[in-house]
Amino acid sequence: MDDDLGTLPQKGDFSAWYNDILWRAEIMDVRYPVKGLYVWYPYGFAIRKHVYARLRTLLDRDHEETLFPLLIPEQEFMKEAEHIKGFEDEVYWVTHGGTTPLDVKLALRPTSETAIYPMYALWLRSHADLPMKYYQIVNTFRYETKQTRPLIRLREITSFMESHTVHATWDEAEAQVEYELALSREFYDGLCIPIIISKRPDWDKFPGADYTMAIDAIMPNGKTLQIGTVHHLGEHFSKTFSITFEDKNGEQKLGSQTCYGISERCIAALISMHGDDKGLILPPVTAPVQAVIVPITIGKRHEDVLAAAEKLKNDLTAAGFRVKIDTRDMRPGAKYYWWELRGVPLRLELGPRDLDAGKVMAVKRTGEKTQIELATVTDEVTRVLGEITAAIHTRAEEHTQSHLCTVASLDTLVAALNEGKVAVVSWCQHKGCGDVIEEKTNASILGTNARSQYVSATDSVCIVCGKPGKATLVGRTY
RNA sequence: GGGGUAGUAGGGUAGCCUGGUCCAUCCUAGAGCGUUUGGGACGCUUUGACGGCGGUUCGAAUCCGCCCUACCCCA
Repeated sequence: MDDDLGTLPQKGDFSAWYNDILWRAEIMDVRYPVKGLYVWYPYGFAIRKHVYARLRTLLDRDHEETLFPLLIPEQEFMKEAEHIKGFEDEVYWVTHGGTTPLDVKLALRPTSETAIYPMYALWLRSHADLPMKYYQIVNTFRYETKQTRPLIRLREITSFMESHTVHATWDEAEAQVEYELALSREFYDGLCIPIIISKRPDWDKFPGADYTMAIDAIMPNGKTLQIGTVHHLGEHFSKTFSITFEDKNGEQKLGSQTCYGISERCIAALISMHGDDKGLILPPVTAPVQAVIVPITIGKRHEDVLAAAEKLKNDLTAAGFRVKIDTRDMRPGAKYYWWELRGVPLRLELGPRDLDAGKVMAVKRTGEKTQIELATVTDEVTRVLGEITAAIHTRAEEHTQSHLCTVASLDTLVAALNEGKVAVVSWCQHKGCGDVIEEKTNASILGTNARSQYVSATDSVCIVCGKPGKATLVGRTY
Protein backbone atom coordinates (compact mmCIF):
# COMPACT_ATOMS: atom_id res chain seq x y z
CA MET A 1 0.00 0.00 0.00
CA ASP A 2 2.82 2.40 0.73
CA ASP A 3 5.17 1.22 -1.98
CA ASP A 4 3.00 2.36 -4.83
CA LEU A 5 1.03 5.54 -4.58
CA GLY A 6 0.26 5.57 -8.24
CA THR A 7 2.07 7.71 -10.70
CA LEU A 8 1.33 11.12 -9.24
CA PRO A 9 4.77 12.62 -8.66
CA GLN A 10 5.67 13.43 -5.07
CA LYS A 11 4.80 16.93 -4.04
CA GLY A 12 8.47 17.52 -3.33
CA ASP A 13 8.89 17.65 -7.09
CA PHE A 14 6.43 20.51 -7.16
CA SER A 15 6.52 21.41 -10.82
CA ALA A 16 5.88 17.84 -11.96
CA TRP A 17 3.27 17.38 -9.24
CA TYR A 18 1.43 20.52 -10.31
CA ASN A 19 1.33 19.64 -13.99
CA ASP A 20 0.21 16.11 -13.29
CA ILE A 21 -2.47 16.87 -10.79
CA LEU A 22 -4.17 19.33 -13.10
CA TRP A 23 -5.22 16.59 -15.46
CA ARG A 24 -5.37 13.67 -13.04
CA ALA A 25 -7.77 15.53 -10.76
CA GLU A 26 -9.50 16.88 -13.85
CA ILE A 27 -8.98 20.56 -13.25
CA MET A 28 -7.45 21.81 -16.51
CA ASP A 29 -6.84 20.13 -19.83
CA VAL A 30 -3.70 21.55 -21.36
CA ARG A 31 -4.20 19.97 -24.78
CA TYR A 32 -6.10 22.81 -26.38
CA PRO A 33 -4.14 23.57 -29.54
CA VAL A 34 -3.35 27.22 -28.84
CA LYS A 35 -0.41 28.12 -26.66
CA GLY A 36 -1.37 29.59 -23.32
CA LEU A 37 -5.07 28.68 -23.58
CA TYR A 38 -6.37 25.89 -21.41
CA VAL A 39 -9.69 24.17 -20.90
CA TRP A 40 -11.50 23.92 -17.59
CA TYR A 41 -12.69 20.40 -16.93
CA PRO A 42 -16.12 20.31 -15.26
CA TYR A 43 -14.57 19.36 -11.93
CA GLY A 44 -12.05 22.20 -12.07
CA PHE A 45 -14.79 24.54 -13.12
CA ALA A 46 -16.89 23.44 -10.15
CA ILE A 47 -14.02 24.37 -7.84
CA ARG A 48 -13.81 27.71 -9.62
CA LYS A 49 -17.53 28.19 -9.16
CA HIS A 50 -17.34 27.80 -5.40
CA VAL A 51 -14.24 29.92 -5.05
CA TYR A 52 -15.69 32.73 -7.12
CA ALA A 53 -19.02 32.51 -5.35
CA ARG A 54 -17.15 33.39 -2.19
CA LEU A 55 -15.38 36.24 -3.90
CA ARG A 56 -18.66 37.61 -5.23
CA THR A 57 -20.30 37.38 -1.84
CA LEU A 58 -17.51 39.42 -0.29
CA LEU A 59 -17.51 42.00 -3.06
CA ASP A 60 -21.26 42.36 -3.15
CA ARG A 61 -21.23 43.79 0.35
CA ASP A 62 -19.87 47.00 -1.00
CA HIS A 63 -19.47 46.77 -4.78
CA GLU A 64 -21.85 46.13 -7.63
CA GLU A 65 -21.17 43.72 -10.45
CA THR A 66 -21.18 44.94 -14.05
CA LEU A 67 -20.04 43.73 -17.43
CA PHE A 68 -18.09 45.68 -20.01
CA PRO A 69 -17.21 44.69 -23.58
CA LEU A 70 -14.22 42.61 -24.50
CA LEU A 71 -13.12 44.86 -27.36
CA ILE A 72 -11.52 48.24 -26.82
CA PRO A 73 -11.08 50.73 -29.67
CA GLU A 74 -7.48 51.66 -30.37
CA GLN A 75 -7.86 55.36 -29.64
CA GLU A 76 -9.18 54.69 -26.13
CA PHE A 77 -6.58 52.08 -25.46
CA MET A 78 -3.83 54.48 -26.52
CA LYS A 79 -4.86 57.39 -24.34
CA GLU A 80 -2.85 56.80 -21.18
CA ALA A 81 0.85 56.81 -21.99
CA GLU A 82 2.24 54.78 -19.09
CA HIS A 83 -0.54 52.26 -19.41
CA ILE A 84 0.24 51.71 -23.09
CA LYS A 85 3.92 51.23 -22.37
CA GLY A 86 3.07 48.56 -19.85
CA PHE A 87 0.82 46.56 -22.14
CA GLU A 88 1.53 47.30 -25.80
CA ASP A 89 3.72 44.25 -26.34
CA GLU A 90 1.05 41.96 -24.95
CA VAL A 91 -2.07 43.07 -26.74
CA TYR A 92 -4.00 40.96 -29.20
CA TRP A 93 -5.57 43.10 -31.91
CA VAL A 94 -8.68 42.47 -33.92
CA THR A 95 -7.89 43.95 -37.29
CA HIS A 96 -10.56 42.53 -39.55
CA GLY A 97 -14.31 42.18 -39.67
CA GLY A 98 -14.59 39.17 -41.92
CA THR A 99 -12.34 39.98 -44.83
CA THR A 100 -12.69 43.74 -44.43
CA PRO A 101 -9.85 45.53 -42.65
CA LEU A 102 -11.23 47.61 -39.77
CA ASP A 103 -10.76 51.38 -39.80
CA VAL A 104 -10.24 51.30 -36.07
CA LYS A 105 -8.34 48.34 -34.68
CA LEU A 106 -9.89 46.74 -31.62
CA ALA A 107 -7.84 45.48 -28.70
CA LEU A 108 -8.83 42.37 -26.79
CA ARG A 109 -8.74 43.72 -23.24
CA PRO A 110 -5.55 42.85 -21.39
CA THR A 111 -7.30 44.60 -18.48
CA SER A 112 -10.28 46.88 -18.68
CA GLU A 113 -9.35 50.38 -17.50
CA THR A 114 -9.60 51.80 -20.98
CA ALA A 115 -12.91 50.08 -21.62
CA ILE A 116 -14.48 51.14 -18.36
CA TYR A 117 -13.19 54.65 -17.80
CA PRO A 118 -14.73 56.37 -20.81
CA MET A 119 -18.07 55.12 -19.49
CA TYR A 120 -17.24 56.23 -15.96
CA ALA A 121 -16.69 59.70 -17.41
CA LEU A 122 -20.28 59.61 -18.67
CA TRP A 123 -21.71 58.12 -15.51
CA LEU A 124 -20.03 60.39 -13.02
CA ARG A 125 -21.73 63.80 -12.68
CA SER A 126 -21.94 64.76 -9.07
CA HIS A 127 -20.24 64.20 -5.76
CA ALA A 128 -23.44 62.41 -4.85
CA ASP A 129 -22.49 59.68 -7.34
CA LEU A 130 -19.37 58.95 -5.33
CA PRO A 131 -17.93 56.63 -4.39
CA MET A 132 -18.43 54.43 -7.45
CA LYS A 133 -17.49 50.84 -6.84
CA TYR A 134 -18.06 48.34 -9.61
CA TYR A 135 -16.46 45.08 -10.52
CA GLN A 136 -16.62 42.46 -13.23
CA ILE A 137 -15.40 38.90 -13.61
CA VAL A 138 -14.26 38.34 -17.17
CA ASN A 139 -11.65 36.87 -19.44
CA THR A 140 -8.72 38.98 -20.55
CA PHE A 141 -6.02 38.37 -23.13
CA ARG A 142 -2.30 38.91 -22.88
CA TYR A 143 0.16 37.76 -25.46
CA GLU A 144 2.63 36.28 -22.99
CA THR A 145 6.06 35.64 -24.43
CA LYS A 146 7.43 33.84 -21.39
CA GLN A 147 6.63 30.22 -20.75
CA THR A 148 2.93 29.83 -20.11
CA ARG A 149 1.56 27.70 -17.29
CA PRO A 150 -2.01 26.64 -16.60
CA LEU A 151 -3.78 28.90 -14.09
CA ILE A 152 -0.58 30.86 -13.54
CA ARG A 153 0.69 32.43 -16.74
CA LEU A 154 -1.95 32.47 -19.43
CA ARG A 155 -2.68 34.11 -22.70
CA GLU A 156 -6.34 34.03 -21.86
CA ILE A 157 -6.98 34.76 -18.24
CA THR A 158 -10.42 33.26 -17.95
CA SER A 159 -11.42 34.41 -14.50
CA PHE A 160 -10.23 37.94 -13.94
CA MET A 161 -12.07 39.79 -11.21
CA GLU A 162 -11.37 43.47 -11.61
CA SER A 163 -12.82 46.11 -9.39
CA HIS A 164 -12.70 49.78 -10.35
CA THR A 165 -13.58 52.50 -7.90
CA VAL A 166 -13.77 56.28 -8.02
CA HIS A 167 -13.56 58.55 -5.00
CA ALA A 168 -13.76 62.23 -4.22
CA THR A 169 -10.27 62.46 -2.75
CA TRP A 170 -6.90 60.71 -2.87
CA ASP A 171 -7.24 59.83 0.80
CA GLU A 172 -10.59 58.18 0.28
CA ALA A 173 -9.09 56.14 -2.53
CA GLU A 174 -6.28 55.16 -0.22
CA ALA A 175 -8.81 54.02 2.34
CA GLN A 176 -10.42 51.95 -0.41
CA VAL A 177 -7.07 50.30 -1.12
CA GLU A 178 -6.91 49.27 2.51
CA TYR A 179 -10.49 48.08 2.42
CA GLU A 180 -9.76 45.89 -0.57
CA LEU A 181 -6.63 44.50 1.02
CA ALA A 182 -8.71 43.55 4.04
CA LEU A 183 -11.27 41.99 1.75
CA SER A 184 -8.55 39.96 0.06
CA ARG A 185 -7.28 38.82 3.41
CA GLU A 186 -10.75 37.61 4.28
CA PHE A 187 -11.13 35.91 0.92
CA TYR A 188 -7.84 34.07 1.19
CA ASP A 189 -8.45 33.25 4.81
CA GLY A 190 -11.58 31.45 3.62
CA LEU A 191 -9.42 29.47 1.21
CA CYS A 192 -6.94 28.77 4.03
CA ILE A 193 -4.21 30.51 2.06
CA PRO A 194 -1.84 32.64 4.14
CA ILE A 195 -0.84 35.81 2.33
CA ILE A 196 1.83 38.45 2.55
CA ILE A 197 1.07 42.01 1.57
CA SER A 198 3.66 44.47 0.37
CA LYS A 199 4.04 47.61 -1.66
CA ARG A 200 5.63 46.85 -5.00
CA PRO A 201 8.74 48.85 -5.90
CA ASP A 202 8.18 51.67 -8.38
CA TRP A 203 9.59 49.74 -11.32
CA ASP A 204 7.12 46.94 -10.71
CA LYS A 205 3.92 48.88 -10.12
CA PHE A 206 0.88 48.79 -12.39
CA PRO A 207 1.37 50.95 -15.48
CA GLY A 208 -0.49 54.13 -14.65
CA ALA A 209 -0.71 53.69 -10.87
CA ASP A 210 0.49 55.91 -8.05
CA TYR A 211 1.39 52.76 -6.20
CA THR A 212 0.61 49.04 -6.20
CA MET A 213 -0.07 46.87 -3.20
CA ALA A 214 0.45 43.20 -3.91
CA ILE A 215 -0.68 40.00 -2.32
CA ASP A 216 1.68 37.05 -2.50
CA ALA A 217 1.53 33.47 -1.32
CA ILE A 218 4.48 31.16 -0.82
CA MET A 219 4.26 28.03 -2.93
CA PRO A 220 5.56 24.63 -1.75
CA ASN A 221 8.93 25.16 -3.43
CA GLY A 222 9.43 28.52 -1.75
CA LYS A 223 8.65 30.58 -4.82
CA THR A 224 6.10 33.32 -4.39
CA LEU A 225 2.98 33.65 -6.47
CA GLN A 226 1.28 37.01 -6.85
CA ILE A 227 -2.38 36.31 -6.24
CA GLY A 228 -3.83 39.76 -6.06
CA THR A 229 -3.06 43.42 -6.54
CA VAL A 230 -4.66 46.65 -5.43
CA HIS A 231 -3.63 49.81 -7.21
CA HIS A 232 -4.04 53.40 -6.19
CA LEU A 233 -4.44 55.08 -9.55
CA GLY A 234 -4.60 58.63 -8.20
CA GLU A 235 -5.67 60.95 -10.99
CA HIS A 236 -3.68 59.37 -13.84
CA PHE A 237 -6.69 57.92 -15.58
CA SER A 238 -9.29 60.42 -14.42
CA LYS A 239 -7.23 63.16 -16.10
CA THR A 240 -6.88 61.16 -19.29
CA PHE A 241 -10.50 60.07 -19.45
CA SER A 242 -12.03 63.21 -17.89
CA ILE A 243 -13.61 61.42 -14.98
CA THR A 244 -14.81 64.50 -13.17
CA PHE A 245 -17.59 65.48 -10.83
CA GLU A 246 -19.14 68.65 -9.56
CA ASP A 247 -18.38 69.07 -5.86
CA LYS A 248 -20.49 70.75 -3.22
CA ASN A 249 -19.11 74.14 -4.18
CA GLY A 250 -20.05 73.69 -7.81
CA GLU A 251 -16.47 73.11 -8.96
CA GLN A 252 -15.39 70.38 -11.36
CA LYS A 253 -12.94 67.98 -9.72
CA LEU A 254 -11.04 64.91 -10.86
CA GLY A 255 -11.94 61.63 -9.26
CA SER A 256 -9.30 59.60 -7.49
CA GLN A 257 -9.34 55.96 -8.48
CA THR A 258 -8.39 52.48 -7.45
CA CYS A 259 -8.44 49.19 -9.23
CA TYR A 260 -8.09 45.77 -7.80
CA GLY A 261 -7.60 42.37 -9.39
CA ILE A 262 -7.74 38.70 -8.55
CA SER A 263 -7.45 35.95 -11.17
CA GLU A 264 -7.57 32.17 -11.35
CA ARG A 265 -4.13 32.21 -9.81
CA CYS A 266 -6.13 32.02 -6.59
CA ILE A 267 -7.04 28.51 -7.67
CA ALA A 268 -3.44 27.70 -8.53
CA ALA A 269 -2.58 28.76 -4.99
CA LEU A 270 -5.46 26.75 -3.55
CA ILE A 271 -4.31 23.60 -5.30
CA SER A 272 -0.63 24.09 -4.59
CA MET A 273 -0.85 25.20 -1.00
CA HIS A 274 -2.92 22.33 0.33
CA GLY A 275 -2.34 19.30 -1.89
CA ASP A 276 -0.15 16.38 -0.88
CA ASP A 277 1.40 13.23 -2.35
CA LYS A 278 -2.04 11.69 -2.75
CA GLY A 279 -3.54 14.62 -4.61
CA LEU A 280 -5.69 17.63 -3.93
CA ILE A 281 -6.90 18.70 -0.54
CA LEU A 282 -9.79 21.12 -0.82
CA PRO A 283 -11.04 23.24 2.04
CA PRO A 284 -14.72 22.28 2.43
CA VAL A 285 -16.04 25.66 1.29
CA THR A 286 -14.35 25.20 -2.08
CA ALA A 287 -15.02 21.49 -2.58
CA PRO A 288 -17.50 20.50 -5.29
CA VAL A 289 -18.05 17.37 -3.25
CA GLN A 290 -17.73 17.96 0.46
CA ALA A 291 -18.43 14.42 1.51
CA VAL A 292 -18.46 11.22 -0.48
CA ILE A 293 -20.34 8.20 0.74
CA VAL A 294 -18.73 4.90 -0.11
CA PRO A 295 -21.14 2.06 0.52
CA ILE A 296 -19.40 -1.17 1.41
CA THR A 297 -21.74 -3.68 -0.11
CA ILE A 298 -20.97 -7.29 0.51
CA GLY A 299 -23.13 -10.21 -0.39
CA LYS A 300 -26.64 -10.22 0.98
CA ARG A 301 -26.49 -6.92 2.79
CA HIS A 302 -26.15 -5.16 -0.53
CA GLU A 303 -29.66 -3.70 -0.60
CA ASP A 304 -29.70 -2.67 3.07
CA VAL A 305 -26.45 -0.83 2.78
CA LEU A 306 -27.41 0.95 -0.40
CA ALA A 307 -30.70 2.05 1.08
CA ALA A 308 -28.97 3.37 4.18
CA ALA A 309 -26.42 5.17 2.03
CA GLU A 310 -29.20 6.81 0.03
CA LYS A 311 -30.88 7.96 3.19
CA LEU A 312 -27.61 9.32 4.53
CA LYS A 313 -27.06 11.21 1.32
CA ASN A 314 -30.55 12.68 1.38
CA ASP A 315 -30.21 13.75 5.01
CA LEU A 316 -26.91 15.47 4.37
CA THR A 317 -28.07 17.09 1.14
CA ALA A 318 -31.14 18.40 2.91
CA ALA A 319 -28.84 19.90 5.53
CA GLY A 320 -27.05 21.82 2.78
CA PHE A 321 -23.95 19.70 2.20
CA ARG A 322 -22.63 18.79 -1.22
CA VAL A 323 -22.63 15.02 -1.13
CA LYS A 324 -22.02 12.24 -3.62
CA ILE A 325 -22.59 8.56 -3.24
CA ASP A 326 -20.20 6.31 -5.07
CA THR A 327 -21.92 3.15 -6.22
CA ARG A 328 -19.51 2.35 -9.02
CA ASP A 329 -18.46 -1.23 -9.49
CA MET A 330 -14.99 -0.77 -8.07
CA ARG A 331 -13.20 -1.98 -5.01
CA PRO A 332 -13.59 0.35 -2.06
CA GLY A 333 -9.85 0.97 -1.92
CA ALA A 334 -9.81 2.15 -5.50
CA LYS A 335 -12.62 4.57 -4.71
CA TYR A 336 -10.76 5.91 -1.71
CA TYR A 337 -7.74 6.79 -3.84
CA TRP A 338 -9.93 8.24 -6.55
CA TRP A 339 -11.67 10.67 -4.23
CA GLU A 340 -8.52 11.49 -2.32
CA LEU A 341 -6.88 12.52 -5.59
CA ARG A 342 -9.76 14.92 -6.12
CA GLY A 343 -9.42 16.44 -2.70
CA VAL A 344 -12.81 15.55 -1.24
CA PRO A 345 -12.52 16.62 2.41
CA LEU A 346 -14.58 13.89 4.01
CA ARG A 347 -15.24 10.27 3.18
CA LEU A 348 -18.08 8.40 4.82
CA GLU A 349 -17.73 4.65 4.70
CA LEU A 350 -20.92 2.79 5.33
CA GLY A 351 -20.94 -1.00 5.55
CA PRO A 352 -22.92 -3.74 7.31
CA ARG A 353 -20.87 -3.47 10.51
CA ASP A 354 -21.53 0.28 10.73
CA LEU A 355 -25.16 -0.20 9.96
CA ASP A 356 -25.55 -2.67 12.82
CA ALA A 357 -23.85 -0.24 15.19
CA GLY A 358 -25.85 2.74 13.95
CA LYS A 359 -22.65 4.49 12.96
CA VAL A 360 -20.67 5.56 9.94
CA MET A 361 -16.91 5.72 9.53
CA ALA A 362 -15.73 9.25 8.80
CA VAL A 363 -12.29 9.62 7.26
CA LYS A 364 -10.79 13.07 6.93
CA ARG A 365 -8.72 13.90 3.87
CA THR A 366 -6.28 15.49 6.27
CA GLY A 367 -5.85 12.10 7.95
CA GLU A 368 -7.66 10.61 10.95
CA LYS A 369 -10.65 8.28 11.15
CA THR A 370 -13.55 8.62 13.51
CA GLN A 371 -16.86 6.85 13.92
CA ILE A 372 -19.87 9.10 14.01
CA GLU A 373 -23.43 8.36 15.06
CA LEU A 374 -25.92 8.15 12.21
CA ALA A 375 -28.57 9.64 14.47
CA THR A 376 -26.74 12.96 14.74
CA VAL A 377 -24.90 12.82 11.47
CA THR A 378 -25.55 16.33 10.16
CA ASP A 379 -24.22 17.97 13.30
CA GLU A 380 -21.27 15.65 13.32
CA VAL A 381 -20.45 16.34 9.70
CA THR A 382 -20.57 20.08 10.37
CA ARG A 383 -18.14 19.60 13.22
CA VAL A 384 -15.77 17.34 11.30
CA LEU A 385 -15.70 19.62 8.25
CA GLY A 386 -14.84 22.46 10.62
CA GLU A 387 -11.96 20.41 11.99
CA ILE A 388 -10.75 19.70 8.47
CA THR A 389 -10.79 23.40 7.61
CA ALA A 390 -8.86 24.15 10.78
CA ALA A 391 -6.28 21.47 10.00
CA ILE A 392 -5.78 22.74 6.45
CA HIS A 393 -5.46 26.26 7.78
CA THR A 394 -2.88 25.32 10.37
CA ARG A 395 -0.82 23.32 7.93
CA ALA A 396 -0.73 26.20 5.46
CA GLU A 397 0.27 28.64 8.16
CA GLU A 398 3.06 26.38 9.33
CA HIS A 399 4.34 26.10 5.78
CA THR A 400 4.28 29.85 5.29
CA GLN A 401 5.85 30.60 8.63
CA SER A 402 8.65 28.12 8.05
CA HIS A 403 9.45 29.70 4.68
CA LEU A 404 9.78 33.23 5.99
CA CYS A 405 12.68 34.76 7.83
CA THR A 406 14.27 38.06 8.66
CA VAL A 407 17.88 38.61 7.69
CA ALA A 408 20.30 41.49 8.18
CA SER A 409 23.00 41.03 5.52
CA LEU A 410 23.41 40.19 1.86
CA ASP A 411 25.21 36.91 2.63
CA THR A 412 22.51 35.64 4.95
CA LEU A 413 19.92 36.76 2.41
CA VAL A 414 21.53 34.67 -0.31
CA ALA A 415 21.69 31.70 2.06
CA ALA A 416 18.04 32.07 3.05
CA LEU A 417 16.88 32.27 -0.56
CA ASN A 418 18.91 29.22 -1.47
CA GLU A 419 17.08 27.34 1.26
CA GLY A 420 13.85 28.17 -0.56
CA LYS A 421 12.79 30.93 1.78
CA VAL A 422 11.33 34.36 1.38
CA ALA A 423 13.18 36.92 3.44
CA VAL A 424 12.56 40.30 4.98
CA VAL A 425 15.50 42.68 4.75
CA SER A 426 15.88 46.37 5.17
CA TRP A 427 16.32 48.36 1.97
CA CYS A 428 16.69 52.08 1.34
CA GLN A 429 14.33 51.94 -1.67
CA HIS A 430 16.92 53.26 -4.11
CA LYS A 431 17.06 51.50 -7.44
CA GLY A 432 20.84 51.04 -7.25
CA CYS A 433 20.74 49.10 -4.01
CA GLY A 434 17.69 47.22 -5.27
CA ASP A 435 19.62 46.11 -8.34
CA VAL A 436 22.48 44.92 -6.14
CA ILE A 437 20.08 42.87 -4.04
CA GLU A 438 18.36 41.35 -7.06
CA GLU A 439 21.62 40.53 -8.86
CA LYS A 440 23.40 39.06 -5.85
CA THR A 441 20.45 36.89 -4.91
CA ASN A 442 19.06 36.09 -8.34
CA ALA A 443 15.70 36.94 -6.78
CA SER A 444 13.22 39.79 -6.83
CA ILE A 445 12.30 42.57 -4.51
CA LEU A 446 8.65 41.85 -3.91
CA GLY A 447 7.91 45.01 -2.07
CA THR A 448 8.35 47.28 0.88
CA ASN A 449 6.08 47.92 3.85
CA ALA A 450 5.89 44.17 4.24
CA ARG A 451 2.89 43.12 6.22
CA SER A 452 2.71 39.62 7.53
CA GLN A 453 1.66 37.98 10.72
CA TYR A 454 4.21 35.26 10.06
CA VAL A 455 7.42 37.26 10.26
CA SER A 456 8.51 40.40 12.05
CA ALA A 457 9.06 43.27 9.66
CA THR A 458 10.64 46.26 11.31
CA ASP A 459 12.55 48.95 9.48
CA SER A 460 16.31 49.06 9.91
CA VAL A 461 19.32 50.13 7.84
CA CYS A 462 19.73 49.14 4.19
CA ILE A 463 21.72 45.93 3.85
CA VAL A 464 23.58 47.39 0.88
CA CYS A 465 24.34 51.02 1.69
CA GLY A 466 23.64 51.26 5.42
CA LYS A 467 21.27 54.20 5.12
CA PRO A 468 17.81 54.06 6.73
CA GLY A 469 15.67 51.45 5.04
CA LYS A 470 12.27 49.85 5.03
CA ALA A 471 11.27 46.27 5.72
CA THR A 472 11.33 44.68 2.28
CA LEU A 473 10.36 41.25 1.04
CA VAL A 474 12.77 39.43 -1.24
CA GLY A 475 11.95 36.15 -2.91
CA ARG A 476 12.01 34.07 -6.04
CA THR A 477 8.83 34.54 -7.97
CA TYR A 478 6.63 32.77 -10.46
C1' G B 1 15.43 37.90 -27.75
C1' G B 2 19.09 33.66 -29.40
C1' G B 3 19.86 28.46 -29.86
C1' G B 4 18.51 23.33 -29.47
C1' U B 5 15.30 18.93 -29.15
C1' A B 6 10.79 16.82 -29.90
C1' G B 7 5.32 15.76 -31.34
C1' U B 8 3.15 8.03 -32.61
C1' A B 9 -3.85 5.39 -29.15
C1' G B 10 -6.04 8.08 -22.55
C1' G B 11 -0.71 7.92 -20.70
C1' G B 12 4.46 6.08 -21.68
C1' U B 13 7.86 4.43 -25.57
C1' A B 14 10.12 1.79 -30.16
C1' G B 15 10.23 2.32 -35.33
C1' C B 16 12.37 7.26 -38.98
C1' C B 17 18.99 7.72 -40.92
C1' U B 18 18.11 2.88 -44.85
C1' G B 19 10.29 4.64 -47.57
C1' G B 20 7.08 -1.62 -48.58
C1' U B 21 0.53 -3.54 -46.09
C1' C B 22 3.94 -2.11 -40.79
C1' C B 23 0.43 -7.58 -36.02
C1' A B 24 5.15 -2.79 -32.74
C1' U B 25 5.07 -2.56 -27.48
C1' C B 26 4.21 -1.35 -22.09
C1' C B 27 0.55 0.75 -18.45
C1' U B 28 -2.74 2.05 -12.68
C1' A B 29 -5.91 3.93 -20.28
C1' G B 30 -11.01 2.95 -23.16
C1' A B 31 -15.23 -0.56 -24.47
C1' G B 32 -17.74 -5.43 -23.58
C1' C B 33 -18.74 -10.02 -20.72
C1' G B 34 -18.02 -12.74 -16.28
C1' U B 35 -16.17 -13.48 -11.33
C1' U B 36 -15.34 -9.79 -7.42
C1' U B 37 -15.86 -5.57 -3.45
C1' G B 38 -13.88 -3.12 4.79
C1' G B 39 -7.29 0.49 1.23
C1' G B 40 -5.42 0.66 -5.72
C1' A B 41 -9.05 -7.13 -7.83
C1' C B 42 -8.76 -10.63 -11.75
C1' G B 43 -9.84 -13.56 -16.35
C1' C B 44 -11.26 -13.51 -21.38
C1' U B 45 -12.63 -10.60 -25.79
C1' U B 46 -11.87 -6.07 -28.14
C1' U B 47 -11.10 -0.72 -29.73
C1' G B 48 -7.63 2.77 -30.76
C1' A B 49 -2.19 6.44 -33.24
C1' C B 50 1.56 8.31 -36.36
C1' G B 51 0.55 17.21 -34.50
C1' G B 52 -1.75 19.98 -39.11
C1' C B 53 -1.60 21.20 -44.32
C1' G B 54 0.78 20.44 -48.82
C1' G B 55 4.59 17.97 -51.91
C1' U B 56 7.75 13.76 -53.82
C1' U B 57 6.38 8.47 -54.78
C1' C B 58 3.24 2.83 -57.48
C1' G B 59 3.55 3.30 -52.04
C1' A B 60 4.98 8.04 -46.49
C1' A B 61 4.92 7.42 -39.23
C1' U B 62 9.56 7.30 -42.25
C1' C B 63 11.92 11.86 -47.37
C1' C B 64 10.99 17.48 -48.56
C1' G B 65 8.43 22.34 -47.50
C1' C B 66 5.39 25.43 -44.61
C1' C B 67 2.52 26.00 -40.19
C1' C B 68 1.05 24.78 -35.15
C1' U B 69 2.41 23.01 -30.38
C1' A B 70 5.56 21.40 -26.38
C1' C B 71 10.03 20.98 -23.66
C1' C B 72 15.23 22.31 -22.55
C1' C B 73 19.48 25.61 -22.56
C1' C B 74 21.59 30.57 -23.03
C1' A B 75 20.73 36.06 -22.54
